[in-house]
Amino acid sequence: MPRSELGPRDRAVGIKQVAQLAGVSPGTVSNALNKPERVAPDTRARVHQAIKELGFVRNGSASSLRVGHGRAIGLMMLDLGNPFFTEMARGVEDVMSEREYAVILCGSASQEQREERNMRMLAAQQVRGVLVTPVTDDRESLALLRERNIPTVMLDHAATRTDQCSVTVDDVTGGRLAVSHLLERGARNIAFVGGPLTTRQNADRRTGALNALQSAGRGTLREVIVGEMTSRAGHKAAEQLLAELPDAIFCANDLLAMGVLRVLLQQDIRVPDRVLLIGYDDVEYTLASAVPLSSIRQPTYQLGRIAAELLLDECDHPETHAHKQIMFQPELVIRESTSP
Amino acid sequence: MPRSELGPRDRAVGIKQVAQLAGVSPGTVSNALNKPERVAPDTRARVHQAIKELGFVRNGSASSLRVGHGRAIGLMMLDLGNPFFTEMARGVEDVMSEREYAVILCGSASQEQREERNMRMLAAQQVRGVLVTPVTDDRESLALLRERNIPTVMLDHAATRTDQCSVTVDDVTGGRLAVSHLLERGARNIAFVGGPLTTRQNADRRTGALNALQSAGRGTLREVIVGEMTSRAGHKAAEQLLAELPDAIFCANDLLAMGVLRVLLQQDIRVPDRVLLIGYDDVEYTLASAVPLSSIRQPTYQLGRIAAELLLDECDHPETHAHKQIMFQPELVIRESTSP
DNA sequence: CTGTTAGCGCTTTCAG
DNA sequence: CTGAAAGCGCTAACAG
Repeated sequence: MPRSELGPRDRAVGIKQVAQLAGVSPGTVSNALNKPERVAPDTRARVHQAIKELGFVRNGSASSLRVGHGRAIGLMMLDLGNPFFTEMARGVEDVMSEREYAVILCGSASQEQREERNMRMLAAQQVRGVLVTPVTDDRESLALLRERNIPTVMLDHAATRTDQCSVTVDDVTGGRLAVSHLLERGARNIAFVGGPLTTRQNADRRTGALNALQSAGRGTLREVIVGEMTSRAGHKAAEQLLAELPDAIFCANDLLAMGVLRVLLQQDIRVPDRVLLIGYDDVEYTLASAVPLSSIRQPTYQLGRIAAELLLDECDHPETHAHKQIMFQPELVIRESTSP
Repeated sequence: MPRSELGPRDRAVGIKQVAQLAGVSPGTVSNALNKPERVAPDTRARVHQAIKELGFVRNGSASSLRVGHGRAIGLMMLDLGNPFFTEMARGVEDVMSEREYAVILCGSASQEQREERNMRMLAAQQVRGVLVTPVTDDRESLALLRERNIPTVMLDHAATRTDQCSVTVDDVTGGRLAVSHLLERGARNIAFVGGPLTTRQNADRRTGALNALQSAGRGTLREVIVGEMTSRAGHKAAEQLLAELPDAIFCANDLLAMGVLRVLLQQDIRVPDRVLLIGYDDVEYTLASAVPLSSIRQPTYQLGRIAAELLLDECDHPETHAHKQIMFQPELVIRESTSP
């Protein structure tokens, strides 16, 4: 039996069946598909007619086996539950879908182990390239891809090497913008609530915060580091802050800030009157929050789109492709939570 | 040249190289990988040693070509920007990642055309199975998969056929719960704000709303149908409602509700004093909204997990697998937006 | 328990 | 511009 328990259709339709119906050879069908310009217009038409008639869909595995890679790219992100990342994913999916590429979604949950396992899986899938927000800096898991000549572009992370593309946002500046703003509004005892500093985003935003204090020559930073960047973690962080309330709180993302805000309001601590609060990412859902949240805005969707385009450029034009390290500047968005 | 511009490693490492190093035949390596019980423990150990030493990663395309399908599943959702769907996606990804399956992410943006294009793409990728929230009812695009014997489970959609699994939540009941609650709170002129009724979720929630009115024997439903289920669309809908304000507004999801809430507050229309407001999905981010939102809760993450498990069961045990149509019951969550 | 071997469907020279 | 044929790396029969 060719395949176990196949349905009515006894032989799957392949390029061969198409060729037969169109009265050409299999090679010509392949050419009509992949290099249409090398096939006479009327032959091409006959082929496409046959394809439609038979409902032929190309077997990607066979193609991939032959050419060494398939029409799929990997997208590895830190946290699938975070709207920042899912918004980036939307950007990626939109351009990949236009170009008929499949997107293989992977979440590392910020664990190097999961990241590496996923990378191995992507390699096994013969992906054409990978978009990755790495858990830590240039890791072994990236070497795995490099060895196999799989193009990689960093997403929301600046490449330390010049042999690859990256698209990111200046988080140090973002942190500085946030804390400078708090200082201008008169805050002195400032708290920083963030995730693990091993994650570049957190580390940079904190650095920016410290820079702001230093150049202002005043203010102190109390740090509360939590395990995740969720509103639940924001809750916990806020509870720690209640004992000795700061003037202002800078959260490394909006989810944390929303968790913090909730606790403050429950405790009848007025924002911004008693405490200033600012988040990061400017995700859409915070617009209707109890106190509209000041935040640091990033071109999130665009990040995904541009990274995807860079990757495809590298794949399609390996010769002419020039690696780019793109860094966007973030933007301060002032709302009620810091406007006394 | 075997591959264009390959790096230092001249020949990629395949099962053959592993076999040579381990001193066994390629077939044995394959068995050690796929049917470990049929290989003597010490041989298996030698094979794994060789695999590690060479950094071998199986070529999934070759495997897929041989067996007829690869280790990937397709996940097709209506809207990648909606936290409800991304939360489901998290559930799916978590179980697939455990089982070493790749997840190919597709967004149909509620367009049948995109859905069909993506289905063709998934078929070309030789996916093992597909999880899909269909745009409309049993569509041609699903036939495409059935013809090819690709197992499919419906996500957030009840299967109309008994030859497939589905995991969904009773949206009619959800709609009824919401509107019954509004009626109990004294509302009579109720507005329904929802997306296109061609989408089952919207249609069902509306039906539930009408049911509630009917069985209560009082109240009227004004309908505002918008194109998308985003907070932006909620804005627009609210503006339409301002002319003649209802007692209560039932939104077909929380994003819409947040958009509506924003407009109401800007207009100094008190919620819940002047207007009651209830959403749907109970997404996490609404917790810190200006007025905490009553909503209809669904086991979103679990939906994804369970659907994924059903699909894998069907793939791994086609003989013993029994198709299940699972329907969860939603739950009313009362918060401030409906608690005068 | 292990080795041998045919071939999955496609792309790509190379001839014509 | 089109046809013929080799072979990508792996798995599954089958033989030993």
